[in-house]
Amino acid sequence: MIRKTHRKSLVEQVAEQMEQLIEQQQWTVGTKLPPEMELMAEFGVSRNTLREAIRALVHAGLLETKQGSGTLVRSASTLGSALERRAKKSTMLETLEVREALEKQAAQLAAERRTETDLANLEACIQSCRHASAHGDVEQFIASDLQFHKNVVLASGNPLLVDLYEHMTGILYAFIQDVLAMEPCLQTGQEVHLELLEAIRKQEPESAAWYAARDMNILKEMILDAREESYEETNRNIGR
Amino acid sequence: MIRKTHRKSLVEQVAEQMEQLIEQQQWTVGTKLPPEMELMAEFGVSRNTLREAIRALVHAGLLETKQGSGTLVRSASTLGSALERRAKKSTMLETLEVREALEKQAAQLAAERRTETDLANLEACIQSCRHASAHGDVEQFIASDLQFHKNVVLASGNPLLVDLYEHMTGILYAFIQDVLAMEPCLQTGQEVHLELLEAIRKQEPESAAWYAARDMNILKEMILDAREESYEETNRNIGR
DNA sequence: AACGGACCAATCATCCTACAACTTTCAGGA
DNA sequence: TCCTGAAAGTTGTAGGATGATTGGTCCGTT
Repeated sequence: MIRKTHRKSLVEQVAEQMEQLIEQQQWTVGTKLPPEMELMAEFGVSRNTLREAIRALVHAGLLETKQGSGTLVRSASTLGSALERRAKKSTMLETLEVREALEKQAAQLAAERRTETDLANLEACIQSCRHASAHGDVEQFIASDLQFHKNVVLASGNPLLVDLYEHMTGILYAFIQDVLAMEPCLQTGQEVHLELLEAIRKQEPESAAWYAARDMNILKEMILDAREESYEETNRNIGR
Repeated sequence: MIRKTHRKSLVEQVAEQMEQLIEQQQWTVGTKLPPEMELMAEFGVSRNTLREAIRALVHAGLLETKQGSGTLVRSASTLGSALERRAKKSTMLETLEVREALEKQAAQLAAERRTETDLANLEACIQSCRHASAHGDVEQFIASDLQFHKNVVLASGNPLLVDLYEHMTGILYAFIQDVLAMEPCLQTGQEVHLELLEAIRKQEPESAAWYAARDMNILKEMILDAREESYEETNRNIGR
């Protein structure tokens, strides 16, 4: 068969190879890449070509370069920075509503497909939440709370949903962290979590979605209460 | 105030400027960019720097270069190609479930916030659907059907949701197109659309979400029925 | 006049060299 | 020991040269 043309440019080929190395964990997050000279030899391309490939991945959020120091892997997925860039142009409420969409769907699917392992993981998170709450360990509480929600989404068995949810949560993390430190959520949130777990255990999708929505609304109200100052701050940060 | 360092490299600055030009529609989709020599002069950077910036945007899906011809604007948003790249690694069912998540949430929000204009638009789409269905105009029917769903999401008043929904729909478009051409959906789909519109008109969020889910499930079943052959084809396309 | 082919100019793709700016390392002196 | 500063390593930017592809022009043939 005759190949009409090299459909892909050299730069794209190199970028693709590097993306695969990252995806396949051969270059894990935090890894420092070999210097440009070595990569040139390894890929058999000139410095310009290699640099254009690297720059493409830097812009996509996969790599990070520091002059004089080197290049390192920043993230294993492109979605993160793309979503981040888009979310910065939106209000926090809009971002929260998208996260709510994902979480409700995830809860519903989790109720349909959850395994015994999923249930055990969720239970463990609730226990951890309760323990942290009783000891007033805010940091541990937040971690366990986030882990609970993540496990719900994981139980949905949809990796794409997991990815999107994780990134949306990451974007909102700074705010969530501040808000979750407040007192009341330590109580009400827990009860809803229990109800949600029960709905998932009993495989009642509608009910699970409802409790997920309930939990999100509690969080949404809290965040919106503290929105004024945080929102200003965000805008300032975005401004420059 | 003292500027510590040039936080951003020249390449990033140029890329950012070009992104703004695209975002602000000064460079609209399809526009041919000036040749590299002119851009070099305009931005005041060397050829390498400019090319690295261009390459970053090409990789992000915003630009497209053709040797010997020139560079043109391919898309106004980065999200599209990032989502596309991620979705290609997932099954169609997973993608459908994400789209379902967005659509249900959109229907719910639309029921809360819809304006009279939104209702009029939705009504017009349904009329158009009915007309096309009566005349057996499949192409027109599909267009109107997609437009109806898009208007539902638009009525949610959440631009981020709209963007994500649009891109997910775009990814699924090829399949949707094939499936919608089937007979039965011309009937059942219409009824559900009417019910959904009524729920939105009466501002009943839960009901609206339910009908949106119902509509998605009809589509989902149809697609999954025709999945075997389409799925194989997809894998072949993805393969190379 | 219409068609086809060779030529030519514009444009991007790749490569090369050189130097600047920044970081890290480490040897040498206080 | 601690500090300093020189040197090596690494990425950032610049400029030039050549190859490959495209699109159009012009000319000759039918």
